[in-house]
Amino acid sequence: MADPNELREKGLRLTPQRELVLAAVRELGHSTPEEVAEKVRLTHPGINLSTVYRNLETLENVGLVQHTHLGHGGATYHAAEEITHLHLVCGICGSVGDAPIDAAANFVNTLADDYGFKTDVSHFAIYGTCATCTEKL
Amino acid sequence: MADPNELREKGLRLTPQRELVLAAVRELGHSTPEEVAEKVRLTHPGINLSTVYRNLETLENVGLVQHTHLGHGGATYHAAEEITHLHLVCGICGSVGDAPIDAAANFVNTLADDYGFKTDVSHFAIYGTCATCTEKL
DNA sequence: AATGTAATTGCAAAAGTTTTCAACTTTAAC
DNA sequence: GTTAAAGTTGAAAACTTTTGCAATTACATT
Repeated sequence: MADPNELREKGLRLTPQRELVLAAVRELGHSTPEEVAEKVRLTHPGINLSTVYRNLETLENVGLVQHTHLGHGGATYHAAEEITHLHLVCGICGSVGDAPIDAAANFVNTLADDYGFKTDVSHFAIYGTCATCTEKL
Repeated sequence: MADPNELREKGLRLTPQRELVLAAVRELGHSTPEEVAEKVRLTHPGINLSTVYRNLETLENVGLVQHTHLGHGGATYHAAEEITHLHLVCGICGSVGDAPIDAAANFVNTLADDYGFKTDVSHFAIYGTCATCTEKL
């Protein structure tokens, strides 16, 4: 269960729905809005999907969750503290591999130093070909 | 008007709709699917929106266009230029800055060496905050 | 505890995107 | 030119996400 003070500190109202959404995102790791909704429904069966969407956005606005787009289509959400890895998306099989954020540290610093660009690592979905699909070629 | 040989070379059928979609993306720069559709309708009023979506995806699959997500919600599409630079997409103002591909060379090599992941640089849209928006904060 | 305000919710509708399917079209082979 | 195969389209349906609105609720003030 999410800590109520976290939400209050961010200036947010404490509603059971909101707490459950945050807790679900934290528990699920990467999750689509529908997956979050399913999780929340275990405790709060009547929650409306639009409430889930809205709370995901609200929580993102205050920095408690973040979303990424892996390939086409919808967003996936994860807890903001969990930015520990990059997303390596295989364009062939669709698998999503991990690489530690440190792997991009030099690159990110270069962009900041040379171009004044602050990289948002949470959006850092990298497309390519995974090791498995590379072997099959 | 898009060059027919480009599409043929990519193994795609030459349909007027497809050519118009590609030409529209190129002419508009960054554009939503709806904007592309409007542009195409000037020449081909009966085109179906699902055809636009599908062609955008098809063209992306063969590398002629790319999509990005600016913040929440829908994708915007732009023409894929020659791979001479990386795209630095600002999540605040939507501007797309450039950085030379070389800036990512070490990073890409790391991914290949350590994770067996071949990065597709043409999909390498990097999200963050540009220098101008950073100053305003 | 009562009151008032603003945030939040549920619900329905709207908007955006994807999928299905029959018909059509492009293209290659002859 | 004809035929056949496979790709593509339009239209409708399905799915996903967002928006509008009235009702409800959290919270601050008294």
